[in-house]
Formats: sequence, structure tokens, C-alpha cells
Amino acid sequence: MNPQTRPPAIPSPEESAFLQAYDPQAFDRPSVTVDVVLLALREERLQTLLVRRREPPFKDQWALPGGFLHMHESLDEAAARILEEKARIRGPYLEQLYTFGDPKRDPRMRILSVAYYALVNPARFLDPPLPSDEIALACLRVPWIGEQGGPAEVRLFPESQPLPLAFDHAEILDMAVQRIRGKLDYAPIGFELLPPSFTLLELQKVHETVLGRPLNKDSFRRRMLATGRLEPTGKIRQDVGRPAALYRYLREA
Amino acid sequence: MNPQTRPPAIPSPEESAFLQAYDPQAFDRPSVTVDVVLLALREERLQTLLVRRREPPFKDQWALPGGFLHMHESLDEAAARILEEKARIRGPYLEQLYTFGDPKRDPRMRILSVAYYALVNPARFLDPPLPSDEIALACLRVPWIGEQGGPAEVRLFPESQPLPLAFDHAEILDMAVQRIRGKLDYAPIGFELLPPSFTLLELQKVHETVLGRPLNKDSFRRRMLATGRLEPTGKIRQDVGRPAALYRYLREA
DNA sequence: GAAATAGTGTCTTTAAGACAGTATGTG
DNA sequence: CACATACTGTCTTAAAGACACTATTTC
Repeated sequence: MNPQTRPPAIPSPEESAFLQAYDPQAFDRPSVTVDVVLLALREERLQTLLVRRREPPFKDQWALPGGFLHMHESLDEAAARILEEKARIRGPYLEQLYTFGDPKRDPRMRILSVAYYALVNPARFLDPPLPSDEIALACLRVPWIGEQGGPAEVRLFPESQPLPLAFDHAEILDMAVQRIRGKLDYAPIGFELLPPSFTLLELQKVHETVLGRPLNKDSFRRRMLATGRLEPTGKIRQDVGRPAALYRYLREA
Repeated sequence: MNPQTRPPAIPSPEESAFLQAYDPQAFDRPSVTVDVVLLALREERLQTLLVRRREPPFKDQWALPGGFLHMHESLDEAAARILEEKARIRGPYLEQLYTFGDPKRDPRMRILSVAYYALVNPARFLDPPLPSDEIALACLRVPWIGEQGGPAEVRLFPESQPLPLAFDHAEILDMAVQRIRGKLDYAPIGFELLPPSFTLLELQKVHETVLGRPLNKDSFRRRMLATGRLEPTGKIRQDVGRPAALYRYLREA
């Protein structure tokens, strides 16, 4: 990066004087929360982490894990903190999704939500047993395929009724699924939902579950191996049928 | 907001310890601005709208057009308002880009920037003549191809020196170019930079300028016509050489 | 007619899909 | 052995790229 095109680190004396006189409370401001769509794969289903609200509005309904942005932390740090607080997950794949700012999205007051989505291997957070009354990994059913929008449905158990979500969290969830589906086509992020080593068929099942449609096995193998980012670990998974080679994902180019 | 509930500006050592332990700023609010990367195409160059800052910080430097979010408007409305205020442009293609929230991105205080990008046909805003001292359509030069990141350089004239931008606006600009390049591959948004009717070669030149690389003419024509969203207007552009059919973009599926 | 751009037809190349056939484990 | 899954090879199909050729204008 060219330093010439970047702002100077130290303000001039003139600017320092201005900064001291500045009243940061001069204007009214919205509150800012960070909400996280955590996606994980369990039992061949896409699942998402929900927490039950203990206070109005939407008391006792389910919502995405979230919290207010602290003044000293970046947005990325806030998202990571919230995931660690609510689900004890550290260092997952985490990416900013969209910022939701409808003036009426929270009935109390003006609150922006900077939404993130996280992909995680569920083995990493089965430590505190789920589900409970407070927090649950809910099943996600997305009745549409491809990248177009559509309502995602969320259930506590595969056969129970769809849950209504608090605020505009259903919309946030929709966008998270839409985003990951679109991204899966050109970025091999499916492995983020798997343990460090996995077979090609496991990776394909991940893609199929996320995309909601079957994939051609031959071309999937070819495409994945052609990326050059899958390295055989040398080990073998013996399950049923012929043993399969285990691969590891190479993050560096 | 009641100022009494806020901590004093300069806490005593004892209070500092309290503040650190209990993080009272956790419920303080950041300011929120909306900044817009306006992209237009003039003279076969990608250009972006910049305004000169009249106040510190970064006084007299160029910045993206932006402003504080009003409490009654949505983020989309704020972006549209800012574009109309700064450049008198109404109803352009406008899409949220990313939210920038580094705690130190503004030296005054904590300010989030919800960034948008807009695509517009420059014929629509040559009404107030540009450039001036206050506002300019600056040339964009992006020395990298494809969708990977890289520093975008901005100049007032094609041959002048690159301008430093205020705050983290260079980073925002980088991401806007990255986003539109990625999107061009699967969404035919090039026509947003053109007048309502255009020839296929004009559309191809737009794609080439944005992507920074030449495209195959035959396959570009085929791909565009195969989308089924280009409708011949029946009219003809006579310029030099054989006249070309003019097309209009069909927004509905 | 020369130059320039528009548009068509077709061959080659490449990637995806389909599918047969072989390999190697389990019971 | 049957069965299940892993992997290879090859044929077909569809899209992209390359390129030759014709068409229609301006000069």
C-alpha cells in the first residue's frame, strides 16, 4: 500500500486544537449492536445459534446472538466477543454481512445492527451441551434453491413448528444463507464447517446441504482438486466401503 | 440523552480503575455516518466523486461525500440524501457496500461509516459543472486486475499526482472497486453507468474499463444477449462505421 | 475504394455432466 | 460372496475463445 495515499497518523497543531474543542455529544446518535448468524452443520442439517430473549421487546422469543458495540472495540472484535460470550467459540470464520438500519426495526429506539455470519465446525462448541432454555442450535430449512432470496425457517427440532424470530432477525438470517450460497460458488468455504481434515465426499455433502441441491460428484471432485488448495494428509478415513483419502485445506495461495 | 449519566471527561486514577473494570463506555454510542462511493464513466475512465473538506480533521484534503445519519431515516435514505445534497443526483443505482468501524478511523471520536456505492451515467450530473474547488469527479486508476484487493489511486486530472484521501476513504474506495468488479461477472450492472439506450460495444467498453482488462467480443455479445434482459429499441446509433443496434435493459425478469 | 465498426458462422478449446468400469474396504 | 464407497477413464454436451467472413456506414 502506498503511504502517500494514506492519511497522516499525527494531526497538525491546528487540528489538535479543533479536536479538543469538539463536543462528541453534539448530535443525537443511534445505538449500534452487532448480531451474529452462526452456521454449523449437524446431522446433515444446517443449524444456527439462537438465544432466548429474557426482556421485552419480543420477550421469550428467539433471537440471533448479539450485543451492543463497545466503544473501544472494532466491529470484528465485537462479533468475535459476542460469539465467545454466548457460545464459547473462539476464532471461527467470521465475516461482516450487512448493516440493518430501518428506523423502526427496534420498537424501543433507533438501533443499527451490524450483522456478521460465522461458519464453524460444531465439534468446537458441543462443550456446553445444547439445546437449553436459553440457547439453542436450531435447524434451518430453506425452501428455495440458488442464490435468490426466500424465507428461511427455523425449528428447535427437525419436526417441530417454525419459530418466529425477534426483530428483523429472520431477514438477517435469509441474507446470511443467501450470502454463503453465493460465496460457495467461487470461494471454497465449505471446509470451514468441517473438522481440519475431511474426505471429498464429506466436503461435497456440505456444499449440497448449504446449496440445497445435489451436486455432480465427478465435476465436484475435479473442481475441488483443480483449486490446488486441498492437500492430502496421507491419512485415510475408514468408514464403510472403500477407505477415502483425507484432505486438509491450504489457506495460503 | 442525560449528560449527567456520562462519566467526567478526565477521570481520576481511582475512577480510571473503575472504568476499566466495568467498561462504562459499553453503553455509550458511536456516531454513524454514511459515505458514498459514486462511480461514473467519462472519457473511457472510471471516475469517482470527491469533496474537499472545509474543516479539520484532514482539512483541505479530499474525501468521499458523506454525512451523519439522521435519526428518522434509513441507511438507504441517508445515502440517497447525501448524493442528492452533494451532487444533485436522484435515484441512481445504490447499494450498501460495507460498514467500517475501526475505533481509530476518525481521530475525533468513535464514528462508524456505513459505506454505499452508486453507479450513475455522468450525463445526469454535469448540470453543476465539475470540477470545482469544492467537489470534483476524480479519475480512478486501479493498478490491479481481477477481484483481488489493491490500492486504487485517485487524480484530479489524468496526468496529475495521486491524491491522498481523508480518513480510511482510500480503503472504502478499494472495496467499492473490488465489489463492482466481482459483481460484474454475474450481474449485468454495467448498463447502470450508461444512458438508457446503448450499443453492445458501449456496454463492452464499460465492462472492460471497470474490470481493467480486454474482453472477448464474440463471447461478450453472446453472453449479454443470452441473459434475455437486453431488448433492442429498434433504433440505431450512427457514429462511424456500420450503424449499431441500440439496446435497452429490462429490469424485470 | 479505404477505413471503421456491426454482425454471422464455424472451428477449437475447456469445463461440466454422464456413466462405465475398476479398486478396496466391510459384513 | 454381496455391498458400499473411492477413484479413473472416456464420451457427450455446453460455453468460451479465436478467427474468418460478410454487411453497412463515413470519408
